[in-house]
Amino acid sequence: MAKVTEFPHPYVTVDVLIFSIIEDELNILLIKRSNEPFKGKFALPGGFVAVEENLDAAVIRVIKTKAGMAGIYVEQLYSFGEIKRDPRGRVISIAYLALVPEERTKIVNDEVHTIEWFKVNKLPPLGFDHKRIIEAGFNRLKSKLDYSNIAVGLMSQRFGLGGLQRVYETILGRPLDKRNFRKKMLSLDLLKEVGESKGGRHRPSKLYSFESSKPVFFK
Amino acid sequence: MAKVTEFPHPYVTVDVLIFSIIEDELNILLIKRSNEPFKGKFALPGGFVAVEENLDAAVIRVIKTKAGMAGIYVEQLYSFGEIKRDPRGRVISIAYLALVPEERTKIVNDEVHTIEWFKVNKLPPLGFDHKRIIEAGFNRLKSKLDYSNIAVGLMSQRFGLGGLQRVYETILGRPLDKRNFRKKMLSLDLLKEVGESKGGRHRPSKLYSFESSKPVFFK
DNA sequence: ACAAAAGTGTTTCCTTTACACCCATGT
DNA sequence: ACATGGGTGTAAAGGAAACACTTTTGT
Repeated sequence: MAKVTEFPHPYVTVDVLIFSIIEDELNILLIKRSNEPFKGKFALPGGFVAVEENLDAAVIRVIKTKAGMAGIYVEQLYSFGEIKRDPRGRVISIAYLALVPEERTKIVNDEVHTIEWFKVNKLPPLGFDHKRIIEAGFNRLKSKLDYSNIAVGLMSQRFGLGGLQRVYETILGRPLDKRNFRKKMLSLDLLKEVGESKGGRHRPSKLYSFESSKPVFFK
Repeated sequence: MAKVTEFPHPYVTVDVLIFSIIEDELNILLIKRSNEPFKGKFALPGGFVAVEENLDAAVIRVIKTKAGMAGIYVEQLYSFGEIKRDPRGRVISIAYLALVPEERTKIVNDEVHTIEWFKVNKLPPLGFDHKRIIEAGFNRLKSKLDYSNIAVGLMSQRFGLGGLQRVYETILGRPLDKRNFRKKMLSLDLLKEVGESKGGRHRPSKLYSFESSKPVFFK
């Protein structure tokens, strides 16, 4: 098969928005840039896509090598391709949205990379067009809460309805009615009971897990 | 600013799904490939993204040069990046969904390009992974009908409610109740009256146009 | 006993659905 | 006159929203 005749063409990166709820606030994982451009500023973890690497594989690699995480929820967000979005040259970024439960948010920094969680409402100065990309991801997350079980990705394997409601309230930025929330969640038949919490400060709660860890669309 | 040190990297194309309703059927515009790979098969109109070309500009260029159209509704669909999706080498495709009103679906074929409308339910053999991409676009179109005014892109500037309902029914593949459809549409305050149809075979209908030609999300 | 989160039902409202007949026009 | 699509209202059902008190536990 005839190969493409070589000609100059854009580079492609994947950039990953890793969100988590930490202490009842929505956070995103950013990495401090140790090189120009935007040296010293924070940016999304990302990497160039290699010729022999699937997009999905590139995302998994970035999440592993830059954030030290694996096995988390990932979906494609959008592709950004303005000519001048990267001062180094023409770089098209395919952005992905990823979610990690709070219990897996510990980060280990070495001397090379500095990664840090930031509250989405208090972002530091960001390189590239990453502020805009984060806004797009935040909007996607908010709207998918309404019609899907995307929150799966933010919950540990067993959780109580109170904790699930706090996740919803944190992302949506408004309080929800407890009885209606429970009624809705239980009526969807997505949760199964898996025991009781122990050793909390208060009345123990029933614990649930999602029937399917894959995304489900409702209504 | 330091440029990217050159290294082999994927090519990027934009591929465009141009949909229209023609004679009460949903159609998509395909182009017969005159070169290998997949010579003689049909495929989506597409083109490589140049280094000095915004993604949006590339899409507009493809729609203009391959389909002879301009000024139509376009939105980004999804990016496809399997290693082996293009036999010529590593090519990442950023797919776009475009809509054109029936009145602007006339195509002019020259000797170089053969383009043709196909009913979405009767597609010819397709090259690449374009069958899968078309399915993704069709699903996007169906679901956006429910919660947005994406149908704007398929209507001429002035249209009757009957015609609008036929567009909805064609895409959704099921009949809708006339009274409920009208009630819903008019209650959204997206339409403004712009006169009456003349010279039809039957009772003249009120004509409407969309208040905003930009997409609106409802609910 | 009290502080804190868990748990539980009913009513109201609004949106969605189902459904049938007359009207205006061209032939 | 008839065939064809345009145009209209109301009732029933279902889902969403509002709302307050009791229970269980640890301290």
